[in-house]
Amino acid sequence: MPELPEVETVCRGIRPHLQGRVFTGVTVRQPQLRWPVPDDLAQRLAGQRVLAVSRRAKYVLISLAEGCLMVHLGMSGRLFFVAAGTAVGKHDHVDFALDNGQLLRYTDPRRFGAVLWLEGEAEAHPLLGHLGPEPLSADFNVAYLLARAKGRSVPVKSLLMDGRVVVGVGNIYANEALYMAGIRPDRAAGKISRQRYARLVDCVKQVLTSAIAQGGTTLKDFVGGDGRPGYFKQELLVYGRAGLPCPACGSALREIRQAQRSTVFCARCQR
DNA sequence: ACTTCGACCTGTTGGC
DNA sequence: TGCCAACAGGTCGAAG
Repeated sequence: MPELPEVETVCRGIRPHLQGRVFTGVTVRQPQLRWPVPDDLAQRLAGQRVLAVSRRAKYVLISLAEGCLMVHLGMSGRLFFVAAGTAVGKHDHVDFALDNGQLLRYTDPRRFGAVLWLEGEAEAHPLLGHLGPEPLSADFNVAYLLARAKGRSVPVKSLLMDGRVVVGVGNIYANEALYMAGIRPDRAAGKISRQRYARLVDCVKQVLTSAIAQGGTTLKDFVGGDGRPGYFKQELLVYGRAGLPCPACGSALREIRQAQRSTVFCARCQR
């Protein structure tokens, strides 16, 4: 469900309802997520006011005076508000009670996500420390990407999806950005020119910015923090369109598998 | 240091 | 209609 635009959409959706609120309690029904939910989470959170809601890579960070709540949505996670007393579904693993009677609910059928507690500086956490730059920041630029690609034999798509290189770019937007940039996803990262990387950097920024503006991509059931779906699906050029005509040249889009993920591209437009 | 691959889970879809 | 394999938005960590 979530790549960067979807996580950003969730952040923007929940922020206005969360900022300034005080956590009054936590109910953990299923602590076995990607990592166990800390068993002292309730004590850590109770009585603390939310100072800020932000995002780093695909993590939602909810900052309090003492520490920080960190949530990852994995493949199928959702974070949204319900009124206290709302019926509990099979995959509603964690509820965070607030001082206004609302619950911030974490749901995740596949349980690839995580609910973690950070002490002190977020960037110092092992899960965040090794991460590359944000794709929409100035730190993600041609010179940087070229340097990271130098000498690498991995397919450029894998490079783009490697969080140590740049965060937030998942399978959908990697496919889209490479198509927009006219680069074959299976080309070795180290053998792509500076000029073409300049184009790729622009395309990554463009596709993410545009997807955020549309509220993300809803494939199945993604909804933002405000409960609305994302409208970027209608703008997808290649993802999910294998066998259909290339929007530019009309030849059938091809599908291959790279690192167990589906890759769709136009063999004519992407070189 | 770099690359590949299995692992973690459940739900949905498509083929026979 | 049923069954089973394959696949789905992520990413860590082990093995080569």
